[in-house]
Amino acid sequence: MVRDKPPGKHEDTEMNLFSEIRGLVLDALQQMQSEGALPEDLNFDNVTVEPPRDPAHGDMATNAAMVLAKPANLKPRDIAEALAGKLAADDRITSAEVAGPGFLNLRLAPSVWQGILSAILSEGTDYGRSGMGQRQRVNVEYVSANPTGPLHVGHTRGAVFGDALASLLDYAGYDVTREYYINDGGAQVDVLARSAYERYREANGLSPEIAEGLYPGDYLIPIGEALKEKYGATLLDRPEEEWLSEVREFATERMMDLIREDLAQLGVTMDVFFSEKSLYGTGRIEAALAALDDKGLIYEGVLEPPKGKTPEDWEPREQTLFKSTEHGDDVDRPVKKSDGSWTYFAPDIAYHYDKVSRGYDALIDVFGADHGGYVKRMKAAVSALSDGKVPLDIKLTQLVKLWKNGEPFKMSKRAGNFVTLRDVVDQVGPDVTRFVMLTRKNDAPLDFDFDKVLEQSRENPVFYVQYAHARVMSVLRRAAEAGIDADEATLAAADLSKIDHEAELAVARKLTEWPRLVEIAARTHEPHRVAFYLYELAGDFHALWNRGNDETSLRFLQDGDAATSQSKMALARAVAVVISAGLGILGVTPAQEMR
RNA sequence: GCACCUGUAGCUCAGCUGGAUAGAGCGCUGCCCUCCGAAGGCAGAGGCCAGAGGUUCGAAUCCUCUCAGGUGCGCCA
Repeated sequence: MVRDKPPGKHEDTEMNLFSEIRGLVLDALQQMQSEGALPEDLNFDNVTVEPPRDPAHGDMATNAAMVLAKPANLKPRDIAEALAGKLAADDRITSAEVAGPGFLNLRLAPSVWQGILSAILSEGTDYGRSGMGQRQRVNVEYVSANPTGPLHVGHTRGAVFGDALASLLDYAGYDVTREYYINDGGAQVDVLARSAYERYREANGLSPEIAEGLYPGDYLIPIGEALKEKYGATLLDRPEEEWLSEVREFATERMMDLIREDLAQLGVTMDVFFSEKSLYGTGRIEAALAALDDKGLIYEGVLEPPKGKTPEDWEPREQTLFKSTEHGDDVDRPVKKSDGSWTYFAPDIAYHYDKVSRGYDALIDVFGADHGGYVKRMKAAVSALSDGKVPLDIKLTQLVKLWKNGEPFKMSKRAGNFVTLRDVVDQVGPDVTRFVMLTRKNDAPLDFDFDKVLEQSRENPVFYVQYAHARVMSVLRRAAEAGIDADEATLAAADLSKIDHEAELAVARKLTEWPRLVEIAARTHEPHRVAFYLYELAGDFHALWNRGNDETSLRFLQDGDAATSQSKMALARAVAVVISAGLGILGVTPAQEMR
């Protein structure tokens, strides 16, 4: 089976074998309708074609008979048997058996598996690309750390998660923008400026006064020196009003440079850096709130104190409120402080208004779990601003617990009281960092053990997956040494009829799940599924590899038999291609060899 | 008090818009290296899917309630 479409340009999801077979099932069902074996008005939406839980059941299973039994007023087994008859007529299906409560188990012809392998080899890492996104524009906002210091471990997880999610969506056919919101408009950048000013004083030979609440980290020392270089002693002994805004701007820019470098270390590149400050004094916050006001969602009112936990200094107070309860929030939220200035929520509304105005079809925000309380109001805002047309999904990333030598690891030389992204990447490298950060669901806490992640064992999924890829590369190198042609084109054309052992077919089956997995992961916004899939695929591959120790006929290289070697290498290479594609989504470089 | 997240093997965790006998790693027991890298593999033991109801052909998955842990709850971002 040779694909005549250029890679990466699929308009639909026909590459997903499961969708293809589902189409076959639906055709058969419609045929049954036209023959009067099934009623006309049936909804097939719930009909699925999935891998069976137990491979012994077959290659695929459909629930069609069970789903349709009730609306059709027929017995599941009767439907299943009729359906089986139809499906068996297709030459892609070698058997269709009714089992259990009405499952229909299907076995596919060897030529189908071989076709998949050929497709993988001819398409390379584009095998698995999906058209499900239909080029819809999605904005993924992540990291968005305050520009007050280097990125720490928590940011690292958010950065990796957001970046992998963005890549995943791109792979699934969406048009993705990676975006970072710079919180450079609030009080924290004033604190940054004051902290930097102390370091500036220090650079001028004075002793710094790092008061409580200022940022104590060493990373500000070079900023102080740079300030001295630029301003000499001219800012010393002057009132804050005279230097604050200049120092703030200078320090903020330097911090963003630092953050950009941190991200680059991790292999993360943003498309857009959006400045909160740009919303102030430009009428943009006012415009966003006016938009809400036009919908009758802004009013002056007094909030009830939270029940059960009333703050000490609670006083009823009239504020400008956003009627977020109209859009699913629990209470209405203030957008102005009592002194008339904006709350932090106001610029966030304006920012999301801007995103909506830029025409995105969907928005995703990646926040730390400590911002969980912010989710409903943000969704309410976007819902209101877009008249419910633009969905906002907010993904929360849980804490990362660091371990080293069996104990919690907390201190950083660079930043004082927190461990930075650099601390992590310097020690284990970007590939390991990225993979490990995706070995848990985003909303589950993650243990990151510096010793374990560098260990070379099955316990360490990074290694295990890389090892599988390296093994394939090793075989291909040996083939070359033996004078056997093993390039993609040759292997894609290899006679694959010899790939028929159960252990080999298990690997092939796993490979066919890849496009389907991509779509599931993209739909659920869960890139960790890719990491887990790769681990499973690597496991199937290692199992096959090891069987070659006992059964020489399962080895990839068959002495003196170039043709058989090539067909087996086609399978091996296909594994490497899919691993490579998956790691590409995670932002991890596949290993050519393990040293 | 309310909201959100979590609760699955001794431990750490997967589990597909509801599918068949709930999976993996570690640990435990027993095997497999003259053989493409044993940094691996095979087999076994180990479960009231926190608990109780409900929805239906079918629930770890959806709904309700209870219990336990985490996070958050108007002039901090």
